Amino acid sequence: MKQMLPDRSSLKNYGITRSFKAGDEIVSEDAPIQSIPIVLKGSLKVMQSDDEFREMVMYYLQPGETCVMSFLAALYNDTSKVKAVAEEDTEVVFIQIGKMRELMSKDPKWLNYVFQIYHKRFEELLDVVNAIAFKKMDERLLQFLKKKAEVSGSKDIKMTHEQLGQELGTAREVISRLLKQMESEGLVELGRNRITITTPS
Amino acid sequence: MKQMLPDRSSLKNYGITRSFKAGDEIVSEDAPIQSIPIVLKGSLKVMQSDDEFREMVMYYLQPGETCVMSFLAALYNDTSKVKAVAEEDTEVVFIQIGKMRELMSKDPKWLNYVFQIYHKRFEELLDVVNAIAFKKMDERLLQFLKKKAEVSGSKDIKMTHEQLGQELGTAREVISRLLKQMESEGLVELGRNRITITTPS
DNA sequence: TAGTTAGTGTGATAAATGTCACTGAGTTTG
DNA sequence: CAAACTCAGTGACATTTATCACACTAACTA
Repeated sequence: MKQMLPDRSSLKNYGITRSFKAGDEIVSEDAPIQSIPIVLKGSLKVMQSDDEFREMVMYYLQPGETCVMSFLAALYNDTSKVKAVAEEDTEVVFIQIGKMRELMSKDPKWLNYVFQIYHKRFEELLDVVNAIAFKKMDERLLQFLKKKAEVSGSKDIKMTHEQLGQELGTAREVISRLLKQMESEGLVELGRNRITITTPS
Repeated sequence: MKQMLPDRSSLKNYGITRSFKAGDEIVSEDAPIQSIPIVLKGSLKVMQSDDEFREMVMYYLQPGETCVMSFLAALYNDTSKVKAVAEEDTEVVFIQIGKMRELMSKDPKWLNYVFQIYHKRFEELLDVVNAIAFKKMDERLLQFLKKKAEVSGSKDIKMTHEQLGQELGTAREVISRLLKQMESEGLVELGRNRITITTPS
């Protein structure tokens, strides 16, 4: 089930397009929301953070996808409960919530699109809950790496242990140790700033 | 923001009403879904379970609320990823997904209702993630007890430590110990099958 | 190329939670 | 009322993850 965003080519006409560099913050926590971001190019990661420093990634947004949290927050004049950061250089179109309402009521395709995104996000959130509730770090890490590899289309993952720790909500040392163990089990190959998945699958 | 389900009184006309006893399973994991449950009386808890035995409560459904997971699953001919169990004696009306589509397209109030429920559920799910990701058991337990007390309108909570463990995804012994500690701190008072919150707030 | 820095490896130890084993107290039931 | 059962309390110990400390090395930079 691919996103069937209606007339994606004309998307830019509905709102303001902005570009972001890798690492830029697109939506901040507790920020009031009036416009819905839809990713055109690149990707975003949406995360929740601790009161202190720790963070936890909820899901990623690919081109054609929108952030349901923003959508709901805008619909009810609420603030964002999450933070969105550009993973890579990213282009985003912001559509006013009013415009969005209009599009949805006029064109059932838009409504359908929104529901589809909801569906996807809910499932991902459930997966996250499942993972942090029931799985141990080693399994979560492996799962994360595989997913990352799948999304990027490469078995080489260019991330530091520190970054991995952030994504999974744990400390760097934990990641280092687990990776070392995975290496000794032949699951991965390690390099500076690089992890290569060697599993046949 | 209260649920503004349109004409709740005539809800029964749109589907089949069924009654459940406390503990009955209303939606099973991996079951295909064609009808959306809306709670009329009583309450449900929606949870996700481990491959083995452990469970984790996602949220509760009060009268007038529907299960978004079921809704999405039905919309996309998917199976339920969660389990719903009656907390108390409960009455539920099941509305066929086709009927639901019809209602939503005819009456914007229905659409609005669905979005509201989404909003609420998403926020609750985020809270769950936040709790299990960043909080320790003692805090989660206290939070749970307070919420439970608030919902039921009584400072007396009639649950066993075993049940609490299930809800929070941990072992009975852990709950027992934490409760004992909370008792010694004067936060609660313990009895068989009963926990009384003594905090002034 | 020498020095600096970011990233990694690893031991020691603490804290939180999970698991096992068993005791005893309160409730229910024959 | 006695037996059976459910629930709670608790010690002992294992496991997982967090934290601190520090050594080491690849990569960058002056």
